[in-house]
Amino acid sequence: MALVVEGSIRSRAEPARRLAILRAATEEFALKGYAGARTEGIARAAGVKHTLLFYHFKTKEQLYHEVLEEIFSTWFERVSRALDREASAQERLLTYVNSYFDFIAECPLAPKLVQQEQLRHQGSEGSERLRRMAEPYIRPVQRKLATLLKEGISSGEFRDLDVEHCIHSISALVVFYFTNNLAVESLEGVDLCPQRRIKARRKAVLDFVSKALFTVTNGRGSRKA
Amino acid sequence: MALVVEGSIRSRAEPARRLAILRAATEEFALKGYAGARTEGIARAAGVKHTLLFYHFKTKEQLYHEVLEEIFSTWFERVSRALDREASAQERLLTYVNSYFDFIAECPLAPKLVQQEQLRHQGSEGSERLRRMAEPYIRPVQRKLATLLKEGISSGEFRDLDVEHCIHSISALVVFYFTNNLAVESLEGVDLCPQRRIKARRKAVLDFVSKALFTVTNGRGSRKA
DNA sequence: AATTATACTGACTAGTTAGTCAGTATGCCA
DNA sequence: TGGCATACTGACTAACTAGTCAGTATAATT
Repeated sequence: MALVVEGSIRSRAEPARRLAILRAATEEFALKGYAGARTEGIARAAGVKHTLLFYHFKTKEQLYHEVLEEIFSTWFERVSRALDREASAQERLLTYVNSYFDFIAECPLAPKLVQQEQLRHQGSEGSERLRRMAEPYIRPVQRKLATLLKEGISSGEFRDLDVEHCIHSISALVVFYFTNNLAVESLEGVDLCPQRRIKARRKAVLDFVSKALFTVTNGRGSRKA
Repeated sequence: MALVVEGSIRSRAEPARRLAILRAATEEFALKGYAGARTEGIARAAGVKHTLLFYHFKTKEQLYHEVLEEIFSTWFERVSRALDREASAQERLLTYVNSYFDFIAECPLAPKLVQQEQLRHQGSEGSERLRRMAEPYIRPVQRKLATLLKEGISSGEFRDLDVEHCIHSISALVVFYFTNNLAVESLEGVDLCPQRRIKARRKAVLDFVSKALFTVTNGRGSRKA
């Protein structure tokens, strides 16, 4: 029927411009939100004609969906790899936090986009879009993490704390810094080199989590392998 | 000149409908973001005619500004009071976290709105609107907190950690839970009574912060006076 | 050489949305 | 009684914006 239906099963190689649109859309949506994003703006940024968007992606909504899908699947792949390793609970947790942090630091647009979507999702309606991300991506990671934490607690590596809230807290520490540019700028000034900032933030997060969670800190919390 | 200039110096009592519009606008902006919010929707929710918005608030932008202003000033007043108390660093910090948490839990629309604004603020332009909130509200609190943390560190009450990142981390732990409904719902289920959830979250935050920050935990971290 | 699928474009439009403006209703003070 | 400020409204509009559609260009397939 339609030329582009499912977004993954496509006959030939993806046209370069289709990809360019996806890139541009990621930025536009992340910076302005779904409602604030302009299809014209995306087209301009991608260097294509406006109507090409509707050729490749039937609607603005569909384009947005593919952007979200890409972000979640990349995130999922990366943090899952960390959680599935064979190692002690403490080591796996540190690897997880590092992977999560790496992903966010490399794609700072991702948390901005997801965060905006979460906020939009409030209210009675509830965005079906996000709920569709929860089942395949968010839930499995949450489950793995919960198991990991419980293991660590019963082995005595972790303090005995509320597992679910610990999961929220870890996400909070990793993500919040990257969505809160105003507070960050106003505290650290704009001049500080981003590379340096991010390194300091990683250290602070690992340190904070380690101290809050581990019964014994073996010094690897603050340093990356 | 204009009837409504500064938002605080006004000749008579505020007309009830003006307030109704402000309330409705807070919700609409928080749930849909600035771009997604509809002035018509706000009017309908407030039970007034559409054009009354432009009578009381010259533009959508101005209405938005007053909403933001109210949120920040309320927040500022409440957390400042906590930080200005006479008490040990540890006690003041716990009071601060509690006040901050109380504010967010009572007005969950506030973090949603501020968070969306922060995200919109990204990019080269930089929202002047938020920057105007930074000087009178955000900066002073950050400064007081920094002083407090330094005091606690030199008195030996707190571990020796990065003060600036600690400030970010505390905000993260307090706020993130309330802006991340999807992750929360998907982890805890929608059925759990909000009152119960919030209580559990407060406990988890105080516990996490205490363990990460304090050299000696005196048991008051998990319980509220 | 004809057919077909894919990539792409220009001109247009229907629906929305912030904002205007001229005017009405009401109460208050002189 | 007249004037003036405040609160409010109905009818309208300019600008924007997602999306349509008919058609062109190109390369591969038959």
